[in-house]
Amino acid sequence: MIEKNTEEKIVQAAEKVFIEKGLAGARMQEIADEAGINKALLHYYYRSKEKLFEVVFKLAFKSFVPNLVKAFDGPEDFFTKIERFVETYLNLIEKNPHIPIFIINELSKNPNRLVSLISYLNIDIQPIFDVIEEEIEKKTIKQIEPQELIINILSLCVFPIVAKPMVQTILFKGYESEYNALMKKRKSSIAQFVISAIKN
Amino acid sequence: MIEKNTEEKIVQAAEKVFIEKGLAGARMQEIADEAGINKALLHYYYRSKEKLFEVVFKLAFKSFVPNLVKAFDGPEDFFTKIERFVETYLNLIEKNPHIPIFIINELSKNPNRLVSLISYLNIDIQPIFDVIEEEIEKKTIKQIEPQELIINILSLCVFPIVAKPMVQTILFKGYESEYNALMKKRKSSIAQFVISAIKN
DNA sequence: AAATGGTTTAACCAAATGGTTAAAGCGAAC
DNA sequence: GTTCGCTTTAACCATTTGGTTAAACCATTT
Repeated sequence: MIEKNTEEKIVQAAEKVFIEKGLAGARMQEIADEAGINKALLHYYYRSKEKLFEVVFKLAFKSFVPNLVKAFDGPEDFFTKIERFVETYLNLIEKNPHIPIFIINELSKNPNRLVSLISYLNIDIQPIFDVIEEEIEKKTIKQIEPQELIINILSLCVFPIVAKPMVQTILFKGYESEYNALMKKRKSSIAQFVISAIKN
Repeated sequence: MIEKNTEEKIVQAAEKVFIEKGLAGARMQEIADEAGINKALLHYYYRSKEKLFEVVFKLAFKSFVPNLVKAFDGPEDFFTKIERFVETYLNLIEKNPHIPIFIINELSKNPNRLVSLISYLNIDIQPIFDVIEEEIEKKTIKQIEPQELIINILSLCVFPIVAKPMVQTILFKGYESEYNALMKKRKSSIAQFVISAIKN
């Protein structure tokens, strides 16, 4: 175990606690304990809970949303792009399964957090819109609003992960192995589903 | 304004506050204020925050999940069933847009809540599985695991609502009217998307 | 009209919580 | 080795929070 510096330890501990418990449910004492430091030291580095939370939220958001845009460019065939995007994104979520719901939930409780983030990250999805519209013009895919296609792909990727407890319990009688098996299969089947839906 | 009895007022106030703020973010004092009563009276009716929360959570869950199953039986054609299901479900969500994320979030923080609920509600999705498998045998739709089809339909319905702030901000430059327009359109387009994807 | 019993309230309590203070540690510069 | 300045800690503080208590209220019964 390498000794990390205090600031690093704090951010990592804060990520763990905030993502697990949310802003309202997290406790500064728990973050301090998790980081192996004094609560006063925590406040020495980050003046308030809100400030520390903003750092964690920004990191979580950055790790998910901009990658989403990048995963969609590249030189390949449009359908291959969709396949690659789904696989890349599902792998990303698999590694951090609690981040999507963390972002969604905190944003639903305070949508204002977005305004400062978007201007700072300046996300440009126009290129993705262009690619989709091009395919529609080429008649390789059916007429669909670019936004709607993106929403559909994201829905299919993200929802089954954030709703895992319900899906696993109700649809798989509680068996995690069966849930996991389907999730593995979906790395390819989501793209096939989408392609079947839009192919001309 | 009709005078409701105290218990009713409490549950309604608790629903509002818990669904808006979550278990950790809600305050018993706020619920009492919202109900127009004393905090001691709140504890007179519901011994603890957790007990009151369980009542609210059960109500929210009941209003969503069992209706989901019911919305899928009926005598019509399978594709019509999908169309009707999506429209029914989207209308339900439209009326209570914060409930899905409330359920998803509280369940992700404490999946244990489900075990007591499922035995009490005894939800049986087998009929839906049967209908889907029948269609596959009749070759009206492509081979797909029933669970996966259900997940796909639910994903397309629920995700855009729970992720509204992100979708609206990133995909629609913040314009709620454009977001709303797409959501309205989706009451029919989701079903078309799904049908195109599975039709043989 | 007095007793009864469920309902409602003001006042209170202990624990938890975010945050502060003042002093102690401690490595680098002189 | 003493000073300087950043880092770390123990002790502390004010407020918030879930929950309790004892008394007041009030409609019904007798």
